[in-house]
Amino acid sequence: MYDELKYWYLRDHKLFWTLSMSQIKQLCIITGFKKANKGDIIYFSSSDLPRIFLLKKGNIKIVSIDEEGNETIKEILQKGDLFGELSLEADDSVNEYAKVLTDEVSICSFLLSDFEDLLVRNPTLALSYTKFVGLKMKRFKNNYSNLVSKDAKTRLSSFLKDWAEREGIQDGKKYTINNYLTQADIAQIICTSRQTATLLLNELEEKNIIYYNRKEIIIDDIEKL
Amino acid sequence: MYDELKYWYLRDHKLFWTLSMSQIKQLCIITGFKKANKGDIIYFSSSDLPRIFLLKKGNIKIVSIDEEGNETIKEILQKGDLFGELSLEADDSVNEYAKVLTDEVSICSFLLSDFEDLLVRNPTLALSYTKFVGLKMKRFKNNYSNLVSKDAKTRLSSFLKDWAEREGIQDGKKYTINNYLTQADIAQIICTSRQTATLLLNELEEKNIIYYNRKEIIIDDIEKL
DNA sequence: CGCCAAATGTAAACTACCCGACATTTCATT
DNA sequence: AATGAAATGTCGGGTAGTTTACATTTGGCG
Repeated sequence: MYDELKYWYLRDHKLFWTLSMSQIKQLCIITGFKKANKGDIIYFSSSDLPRIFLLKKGNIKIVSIDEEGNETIKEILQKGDLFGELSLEADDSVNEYAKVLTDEVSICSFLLSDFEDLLVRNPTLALSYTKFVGLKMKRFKNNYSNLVSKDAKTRLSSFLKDWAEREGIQDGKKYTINNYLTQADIAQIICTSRQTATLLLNELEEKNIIYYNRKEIIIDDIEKL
Repeated sequence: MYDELKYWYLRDHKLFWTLSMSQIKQLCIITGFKKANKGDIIYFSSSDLPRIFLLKKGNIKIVSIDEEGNETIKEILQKGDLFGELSLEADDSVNEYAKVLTDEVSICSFLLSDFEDLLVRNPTLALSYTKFVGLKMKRFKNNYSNLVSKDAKTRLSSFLKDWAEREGIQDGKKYTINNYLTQADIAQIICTSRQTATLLLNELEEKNIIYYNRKEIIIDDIEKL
């Protein structure tokens, strides 16, 4: 039924370019498929069997909760991103879930064990996958240093730049971002309070550097950020 | 000459357990070997050819410098740890170097390209390596959340606990750590100023929770931390 | 031993940011 | 159009932590 669909979903992901059709089919057989709507919560960390998920459409945020109940946004994911047990090791100690940010998302998933089998049988894929995980780590390290050495204003600017470059529609130096985040979300991402984020966003707007509303964010000249 | 030595150095690392003797020899042929002393700086990010390093003895810190000249300690490494281009991708954008903390360290290294060859030929090793990188990422994520939601005092306590458990000599609830870090180092690790670190350390000492001097740190009861 | 640089200790001024408390706006739903 | 909940805006008080600035201690080394 959906097999053809799933096939293409995996097929067009960079990571799987090296795989033959039959190898992808092998993974596809065990692929789960799921749709969800804005606001839905997808639990994955303590799910029955450890899985790897692939976000095919839409945006989600990965949120974790610590012992004291503090919510932290770990990542914002877009189309094509992988999440779940990326380190290939089930881990109960982290309490994470995904929350849907856009109107409609579609997600497919496969069992960790099946993915491992595939990796063992495809060394080139294994290598690409390792590089992929390594890249993710680098991005984390980078955020980390930003948090340490930059103030909230600078972190907001880098975040907006980053977001624009990853997802915005470019027109010269002008970028238009489809805004699916609330100011509270942005605040959590740049690790500050909601109030400070509001303040800084309005400040940027007063200086005519950005134009902000709930639907979109327009950056007139990205170099001014 | 050193071949036998190098062989064992790799052989006793968990990561290489799955390799046959001949496979290790293959990697060993191209292994570099190096000794260095306290205070020495080892550049590796922009070295001629990208390499992976294995710290065989002693401790080093990985430090990075950003555009403004801010130094940040990225990691403290102990015996057995790997560093260098772990993500298997050369990257000029990061400006990192290693600084030797203990009296004497020994390091061996091999070329990234040779390591990649080995990974492609040994899928099981590739899988272990991916898990290893994944684990490292998890540790980073964890530090990150600590930084976001905990205050300096708590971060110091977690750091000391962690350090004691990794390297300390245990005697019931008592731990003795060989202290090769200055208070300035500790401050950077827990992301605070040198003065605050001093203050907090002395506070812990006044409460008889730790005993601190330049040579060692003694934690009477790790549960009290 | 005596010198010097690095490490540690201490204090006061300052500040970016958090937190609580509210008002206002926006939007979906009936 | 009315209602309520979520999102946004705004203000001030409180504070953890930085910064500057200097004193004191320690240990390595000629």
